[in-house]
Amino acid sequence: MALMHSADSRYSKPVLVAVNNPFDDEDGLEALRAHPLFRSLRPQDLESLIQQSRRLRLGHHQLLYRQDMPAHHFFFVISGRLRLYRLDSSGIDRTLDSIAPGDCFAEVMIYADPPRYACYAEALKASEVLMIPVKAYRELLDGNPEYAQAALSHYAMRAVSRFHDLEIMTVQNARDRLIRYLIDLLPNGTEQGGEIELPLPKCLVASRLAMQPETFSRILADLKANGLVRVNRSKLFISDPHRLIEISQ
Amino acid sequence: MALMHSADSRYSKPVLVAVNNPFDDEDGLEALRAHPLFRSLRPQDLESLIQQSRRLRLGHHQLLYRQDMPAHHFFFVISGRLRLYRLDSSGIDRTLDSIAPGDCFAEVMIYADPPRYACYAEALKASEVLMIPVKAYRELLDGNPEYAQAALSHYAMRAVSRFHDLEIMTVQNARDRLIRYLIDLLPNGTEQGGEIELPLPKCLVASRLAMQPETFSRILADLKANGLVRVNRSKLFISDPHRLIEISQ
DNA sequence: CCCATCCATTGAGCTAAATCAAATACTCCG
DNA sequence: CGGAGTATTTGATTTAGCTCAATGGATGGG
Repeated sequence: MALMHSADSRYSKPVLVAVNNPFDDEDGLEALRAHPLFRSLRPQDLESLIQQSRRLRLGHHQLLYRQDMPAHHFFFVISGRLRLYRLDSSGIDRTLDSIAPGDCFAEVMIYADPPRYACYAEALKASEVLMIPVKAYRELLDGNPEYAQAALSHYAMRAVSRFHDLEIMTVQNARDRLIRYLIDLLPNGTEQGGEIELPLPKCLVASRLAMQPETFSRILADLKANGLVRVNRSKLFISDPHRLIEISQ
Repeated sequence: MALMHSADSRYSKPVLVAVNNPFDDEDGLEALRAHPLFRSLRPQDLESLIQQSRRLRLGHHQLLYRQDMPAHHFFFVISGRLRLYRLDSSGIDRTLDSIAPGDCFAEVMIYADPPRYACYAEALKASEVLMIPVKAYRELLDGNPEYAQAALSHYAMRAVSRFHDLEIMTVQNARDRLIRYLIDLLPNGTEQGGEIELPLPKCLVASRLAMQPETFSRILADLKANGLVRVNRSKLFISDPHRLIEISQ
């Protein structure tokens, strides 16, 4: 489904809105300290980085940045949820990723040249993000080579993860792509079943998997009818992942 | 098209075959020195890394490594061409990337834990690769933090590039995916036309783009009939990229 | 240089998925 | 709490792309 952004009033809001500068409160910063890009920083370096950053409050459906905009910041999600997407010339909206609290995004911009955002980012619901100047993090790394290790490991993992996303997308039929996507959401891999929560509304999962919302709905209904998943809103229960995989040939 | 690997004799050859240890000859090592992962290394460090590496000669269609194999090495392509692919349980072969001389691959394994290859790698024709111990490169970086900069930049670029690949795959119809793929192969972007060479045989480009070889062939024939591309074997000439993009809506 | 094998193309038919349409069900907001 | 605007589901129809099949073309190994 194409969302007609240019005609949609919510997208004409200013891109960056509510700003809270002080960092007195601690919620969400626990997670920041735990993130691979930050956890090995000495407390005073982390403090300095935070001082140079700003906390943004984003409303439901609010746009954070636009594709091709110069990228001077990257982001850490404190709360809420965002998605990354692209628009093509005909206005078709293609979802590429969803971002949860505790994740960083656009962090590859730290080493991009020229630094321009590769996609749009919008809040899927009310969210808070930390807006970190690319320059500040980069200077920290340049001045403290011992920090590089963690960043390298993070970037390598990111590359692997994108490679894996690509792998799913080379699956040629919609049903099998969806099944692989669901399996990947299972916390324990295929070892045992479990409940998973779709990280995006169903119509955006469909977009992420290059299919129509109707197709997504029909496939899920079919899996449900065959007792392979139980569905409750955006929560799915998969009792037997191995059977799902067999079904997908 | 599914290649039935398990029944195909060429895949039962030993995985690693011809080995040349000495590095007297200089061909291909120019390119190694130019690669982002190596060009900032001091000569003696590069020399030491090469000493710990081995040069492999791979025959046409020879397998270099298998998916899930423990990954103790990463690779630099001296000559020839390789592809990365995955096999699923039903034996369907899905091409994920092609690798040209001067490129590195499986280099994310340097920071993977546990290090296991995420896919198969095979030579598309007679090729030579440098097999570099992950441990050796990692020790070099750990001991020389000033080297991290280049590696970080390389990994960030790799992540961006995979993200871009993913973006193409979220395009929902085969024709437009193919057009986007071709546009990306143009050396000067969309600014002007030019000749491009498919980095893979047509049937594998098809696999990479999640379509059947027949579909690929028909789409290309149609683009040709409309004067949008001229085709000569694996070489394509695109005179007007903008018109191609318009066609893809 | 020749042959076997794989690759590419084309045709015919079929099926999965897109499209169009319409009826609920949610959700957020006032 | 109620209503507007989305999101989701389901049905009917169309179509893009898959499958099967057969032929000609390239190529690399002997």
